[in-house]
Amino acid sequence: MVVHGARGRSGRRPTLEEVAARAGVGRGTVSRVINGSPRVSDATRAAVEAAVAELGYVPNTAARALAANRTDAIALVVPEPETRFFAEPYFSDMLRGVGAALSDTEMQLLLIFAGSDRERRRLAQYLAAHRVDGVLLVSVHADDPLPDLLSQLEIPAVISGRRSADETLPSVDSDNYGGGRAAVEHLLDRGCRTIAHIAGRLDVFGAQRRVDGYRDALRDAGREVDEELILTGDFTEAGGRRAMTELLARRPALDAVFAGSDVMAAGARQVLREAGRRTPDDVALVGYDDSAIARHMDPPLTSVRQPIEDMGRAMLDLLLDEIADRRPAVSRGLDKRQLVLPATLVERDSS
Amino acid sequence: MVVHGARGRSGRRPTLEEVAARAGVGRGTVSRVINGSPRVSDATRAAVEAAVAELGYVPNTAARALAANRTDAIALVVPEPETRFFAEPYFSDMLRGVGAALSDTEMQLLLIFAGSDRERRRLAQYLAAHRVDGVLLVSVHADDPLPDLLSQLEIPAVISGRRSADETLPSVDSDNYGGGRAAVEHLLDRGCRTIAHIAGRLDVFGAQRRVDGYRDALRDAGREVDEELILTGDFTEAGGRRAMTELLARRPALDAVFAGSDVMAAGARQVLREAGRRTPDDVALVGYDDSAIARHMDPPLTSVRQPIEDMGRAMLDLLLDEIADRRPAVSRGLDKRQLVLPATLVERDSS
DNA sequence: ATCACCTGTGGGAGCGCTCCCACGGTACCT
DNA sequence: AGGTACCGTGGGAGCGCTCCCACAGGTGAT
Repeated sequence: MVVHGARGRSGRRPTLEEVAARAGVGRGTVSRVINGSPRVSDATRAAVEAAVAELGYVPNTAARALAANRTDAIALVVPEPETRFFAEPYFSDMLRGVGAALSDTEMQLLLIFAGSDRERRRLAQYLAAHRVDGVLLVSVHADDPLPDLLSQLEIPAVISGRRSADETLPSVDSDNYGGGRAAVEHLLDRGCRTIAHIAGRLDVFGAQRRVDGYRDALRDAGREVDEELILTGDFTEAGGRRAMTELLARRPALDAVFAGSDVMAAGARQVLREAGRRTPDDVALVGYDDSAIARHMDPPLTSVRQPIEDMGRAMLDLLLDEIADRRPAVSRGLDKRQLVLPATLVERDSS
Repeated sequence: MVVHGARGRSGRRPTLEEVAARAGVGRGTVSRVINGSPRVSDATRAAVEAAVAELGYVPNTAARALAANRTDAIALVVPEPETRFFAEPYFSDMLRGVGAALSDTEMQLLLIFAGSDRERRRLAQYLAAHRVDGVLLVSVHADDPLPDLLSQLEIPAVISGRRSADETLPSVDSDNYGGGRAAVEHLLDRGCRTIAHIAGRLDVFGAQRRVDGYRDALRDAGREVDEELILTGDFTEAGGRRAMTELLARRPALDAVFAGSDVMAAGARQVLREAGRRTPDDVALVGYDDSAIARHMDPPLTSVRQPIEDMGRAMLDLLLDEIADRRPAVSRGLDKRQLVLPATLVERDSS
């Protein structure tokens, strides 16, 4: 929290040139020291470092950006309105992961919302101006034009989740298929016989995969898949209520529900309570996301946890790789540019 | 969402010079058009704009920053850990206000957390590098060194709330004194006779002012101020519980509580319920902040509302003024650099 | 001794803009 | 007619870096 050097009121900031003069070396040498090049003798390095400290030298980022054609900044782009950003723990967890990984770096993180059309235009302008070296894209829908824009501008990008099985962009996803399986296998273990599924929006690839996991878990256990037991909500509480109401009408004897998100599970829970069904005794319930909602439900909700913070970290790592690789125009193969992290079941009292 | 111009795969971005050549004018003229200078003939302006569109020209921010010695970016600095940022609606409201006001501008907003020592060092480095033209400082404690650092670096800054009655930095505050008065006057109107106050941390100037408002409202109504009825929490739920417990022990007959924050009110409410006191019948309750908590309490909490979004807007306006004024080294008087916005009581069922 | 080849260093060129001075032209005065 | 004022315009200088080439001096092989 201390400003180094005796600069004080002077106003003007020292330049590389001045540091060089003070250390009795050339401009290039100071630059090498500042950037940690190994091609500097120890004695010279020490002299330069002393001069830097004495003058309180701080590199001018604008000059560096201009000369080196990079900004040392990346953006976390949230194609959602701010309200959702604050409402859903997904984003804050992601931000925390990215932020943590970033603090080992000289990189700067920008948070950009692109919920409205207006914001999206601003973002497009921003990207066209190449004000960031790379972009982290969270929560992308299948038909979002943003990824195309990014590749058109040749800006490195990593997305969270995949848009489809053959995602082209580097991505970090969690194992939605495995998570879906785990939820259903758990319910089967508990002895449940009629397990329904409230799926999320099927234009979200992850939601599809959870359904796949649900189906395969049942099949592998020798059960038949009853398509009447699969309904889609839209990831909202109201959607969960609607689906649950319909399910009770279709199959009054069901004894378990796997919901594709905690929020939908909360909606389902309300309907179940109103219908006089106890949880877990009459109907066991499992959610997805392991959000704060799950912990605060009554009874606390069993839920599938995605390692969101880790995903954030992984995304940043991938992006930094992309940025580094793009410099000498190397185009590596697709090896490990698609990461899938495991999802794990967190057992609570609702099942 | 469309990239203008026929650039496509070319890679290199067009420069001012190229636009000038295409438009058949000089570099200076293009610069004037881009920056909206009035000293350009209409015909020339049209020609330049056409060339800009054809080439898909976007100014290089780094070059501009270097030449003009400004960044066109400001920072919203939150001297708190991220968790608090997401937990308290205060910050998101503030961000929304600032963001809204900013979208009329070419300025870019950066969100910077400075909760840990490490983050603070990073921030200091960041500011020393003058990577922003100005700083919005929210939630500053009385002894925070950040404001001093900012003035030492001669970076324009505006803070939310004041550190003391004679705040030197430009600031935007809400009328905490008036808010406190309004809360107490409301309780007096309701016929309450023994009104307690759970104050926030007294090193926060606003919390002090709320106490002042509490005192004066009672005095002006001809009541005596019973110092035993004033306790401090620390703005937390636990603090609210503690204070309420102590208050019940000291003055079992109290019939109203004015809490300096909704969170503390929530803590107090729990203790009251456990003690078998009904709200509002036995003990009326008023909070402060009008946060989501207030709306979701049972019964919904009467609370004092601060126009946080407006405060955010006002802060940005002040800051932009500061930045503009600093350019020709003008040092205006202190007129209207300290803004105080009104606080209003929102009546609900707890009182 | 000659040559090739390192390592450490200095400094020119250039990144793309803004700032500002200078210039020609027109308009209006005396 | 000459003078003065201003407008619109062109382009040089310079912002503070990075990149890279050149070069001195050392080292080891021939």
